[in-house]
Amino acid sequence: MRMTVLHAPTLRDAPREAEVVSHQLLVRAGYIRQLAAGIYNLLPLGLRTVSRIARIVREEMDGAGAQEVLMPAVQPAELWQESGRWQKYGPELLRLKDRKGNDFCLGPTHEEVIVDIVRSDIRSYRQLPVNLYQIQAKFRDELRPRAGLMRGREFMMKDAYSFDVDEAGATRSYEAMYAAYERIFTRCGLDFRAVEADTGNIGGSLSHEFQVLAETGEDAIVSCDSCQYTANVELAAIGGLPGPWQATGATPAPEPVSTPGKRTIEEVCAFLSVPPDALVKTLVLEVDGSPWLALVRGDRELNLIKARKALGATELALAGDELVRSVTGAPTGFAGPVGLEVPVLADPEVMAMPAAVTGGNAADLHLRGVVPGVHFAATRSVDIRMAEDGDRCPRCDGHLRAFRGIEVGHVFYLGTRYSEPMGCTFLDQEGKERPMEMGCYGIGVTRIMAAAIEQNHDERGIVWPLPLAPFQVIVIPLAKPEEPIWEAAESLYDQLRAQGVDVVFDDRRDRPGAKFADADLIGFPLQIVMGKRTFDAGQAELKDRASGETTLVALDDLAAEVAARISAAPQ
RNA sequence: CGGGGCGUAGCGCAGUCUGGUAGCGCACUUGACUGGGGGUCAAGUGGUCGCAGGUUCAAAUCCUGUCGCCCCGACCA
Repeated sequence: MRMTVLHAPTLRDAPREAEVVSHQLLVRAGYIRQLAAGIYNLLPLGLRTVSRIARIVREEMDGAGAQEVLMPAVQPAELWQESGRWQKYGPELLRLKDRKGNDFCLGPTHEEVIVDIVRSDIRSYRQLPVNLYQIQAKFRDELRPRAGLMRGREFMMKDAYSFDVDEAGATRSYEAMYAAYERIFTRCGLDFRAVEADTGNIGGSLSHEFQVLAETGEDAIVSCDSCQYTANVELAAIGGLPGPWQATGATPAPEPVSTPGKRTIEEVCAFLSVPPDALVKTLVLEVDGSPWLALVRGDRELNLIKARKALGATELALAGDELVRSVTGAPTGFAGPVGLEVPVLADPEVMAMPAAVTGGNAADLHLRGVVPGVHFAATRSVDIRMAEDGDRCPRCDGHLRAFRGIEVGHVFYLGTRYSEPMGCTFLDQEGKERPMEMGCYGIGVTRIMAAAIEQNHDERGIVWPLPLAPFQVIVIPLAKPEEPIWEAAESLYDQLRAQGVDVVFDDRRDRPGAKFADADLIGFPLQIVMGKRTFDAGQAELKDRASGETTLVALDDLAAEVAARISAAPQ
């Protein structure tokens, strides 16, 4: 491809709305352009990169025994009503009507459609297992799309669905996908972790997210520094939980203290000159319609997902101001567990406190010297706080380290969540009808492109892992078209193309600086510069974008050297 | 959905408070010089100032409405 032909509109300045580095660089380097909030055009460079990722995904999926299909983006409401998700999914599901007034939606995922495919034609255990996947645009009407391709509304996703006769088979399918995912992300040159994840309201027992480690990631994850335990903080358990404090001797009644207008932990701490870990944070929860108190130490954060699991609840949310007032008799900011007839869910750390400051359940009032277990009792005492850097590992004696990650893949063991209500069944060896055991496996293909940049860039631009680069090589002649240098560069370009190398020839009449700047911005992994300095000695410069190292190579050896570098890189 | 911000040339911005010829940098076009990290000089092209209504002799600027975009939070996985 000649640079004068390639539609790669580079910009010196990033548009104002681009904040995260991957978004800025993708726009500046001419890979993408925004069409609407969370909706992007992929320009030639962007599409080439996405195609590279898709190729790797296909090879590994096919290798793991999955078969590619392509399902429609527009799906009829009936299927979603069968699974119950037409009601449940909420506004993220973009619904539309056709000219006859029938309801449809733009697929945010394809469980319903795949189940329909499989139940239509698979009847016997002899036809199982089967694993079907597609690479296709998904649409989710996100409340707030953000960060360019990292959280768009329309995006490319690989989604695979496995169907097995029993749990053992489904587990094998799950493990095969897990292994394929590790190969995919490794081949993409990403630094990633597989982490234990929340299964959300999809249910099921097994779920792993594949997280690319990056400061700008949306997800917080913790990883043990001595064993393999890695989990999303949403469900990360905490080890070494303390036992309850055993009060000895007399425990005087709590002392009321006036705290006018001091609602937050910081305000109360400053006012009473006590550290945050001497406070109990009391949160009013609405749990399946009834109120609960949740207690964590003042320096900790409540984990709503852990609280929901601890109580086996379906719906659990922080109470609104009104409910807080009716439960505690005080405005928000002054809630406490003492003297209330509401069930209490307390973190073990709270019950281990010898004395604490709590809210006084009256405006401008707190209590000092509250002894957990004496002045109030816990209905349940379980780990409900958010894991933090430095916490003990739940599996060993190690400690948890905090990271941020970008979720690029997710594997779920679904069970019969969809097959059962939608009648996706087969006849087993005894002739008995049974629902299939399902798994689903997603990869954010366009998100990988963004995540790879978050992880691989410098002040000049993108530093692609070679397998993802839209082009592997750029040939930059520093000369005029009629000069011998130009001709030599052009013939090298032809030679590389003939070798099957994806190469760009920078035939623009620009100054060297502009060419170098664009080459680095776009992120060509290998850059060949042919100029007067080296040409007379029969050499050219071969620059490695990632390391910045430049080596002099004899003109005759260039094509072979490039081929060697490409085949040396992981494919 | 709550809070904040922004819509002026392809991109980045000034001008808006205090109404009076729509500007700057980059990019783009032409020419000359130049030629190893975004060059210099000269001459140019390009804008219904997001949209609609109102006030006014006069609106980018004031008023009302509306649409779009971004950020934080909540939400979602």
